[in-house]
Amino acid sequence: MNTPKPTKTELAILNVMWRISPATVRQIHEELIKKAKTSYTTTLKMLQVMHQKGLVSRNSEQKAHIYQPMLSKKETQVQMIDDLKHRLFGGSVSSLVLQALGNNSETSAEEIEEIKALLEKVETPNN
Amino acid sequence: MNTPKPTKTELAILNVMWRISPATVRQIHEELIKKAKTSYTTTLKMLQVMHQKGLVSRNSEQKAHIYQPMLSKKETQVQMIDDLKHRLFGGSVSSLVLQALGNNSETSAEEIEEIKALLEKVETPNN
DNA sequence: TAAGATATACGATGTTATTCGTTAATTAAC
DNA sequence: GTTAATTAACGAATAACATCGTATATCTTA
Repeated sequence: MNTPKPTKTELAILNVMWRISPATVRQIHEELIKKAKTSYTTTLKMLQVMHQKGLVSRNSEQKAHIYQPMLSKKETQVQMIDDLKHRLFGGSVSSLVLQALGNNSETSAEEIEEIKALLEKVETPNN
Repeated sequence: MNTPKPTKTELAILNVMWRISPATVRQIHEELIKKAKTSYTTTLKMLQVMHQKGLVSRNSEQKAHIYQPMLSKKETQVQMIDDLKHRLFGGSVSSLVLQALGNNSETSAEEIEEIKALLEKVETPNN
């Protein structure tokens, strides 16, 4: 069974966890409320559900359980881009990339160079 | 009030509509069942909901109403990339693009050239 | 060790999404 | 014009998601 795609709220929690985990519910909650108003038990319940879904792991040795994401941020990014790619871009990466770059002027020169460098690698797949 | 982000099922319907609309519920449904099993009234209900949400427009002059997406495929692509960008990539386009291109070897040479060409334009924003 | 603080567990409730059957209206065919 | 077929409308059932209050267990400390 694969780990499911996180929902909107689950993703907000994961974003916190990728920064500060392993962490307790309390720690995660304190970070979370900086961005959105929510109650402690909601955060707790979400983490319990996420654990049940396999999105996070849990260490219950201490009274305050320690949670951690099952997938890294990078892995989740790959997973969700892949999902969007299939559902809206007919499975084409380049179509997605073109659309992402179009209508966008805030990309810095260094970032563009980075992308170009990566393109060279993709172009000559000698690995 | 902006048009909301389409849900999974709504997106499947929109994908059909971008190909064959303007179209009746019947026409959309016939296309839809080629990919997924669903009943006519479900498709109808979905379109009614989507109309109510402002995702599609409707012409009721004939008995069989004619539906059409409010946003083009391109506009929706931009919208959804933007959403993903903010929720998972800290708002950074290049981070998203780098992740999309990494771990990917199926991109064709022409597509890479296309992306490069676009990068040149982005690099020198003299328009 | 009793009181207070802090934690988990659990269930109720509300909301949104999805599916589909039934009914009523309109159109087409005979 | 009556019957068939086609359609829209509506509401109900189900599932997934999200929120939070209450109960209970555990730890701290005075």
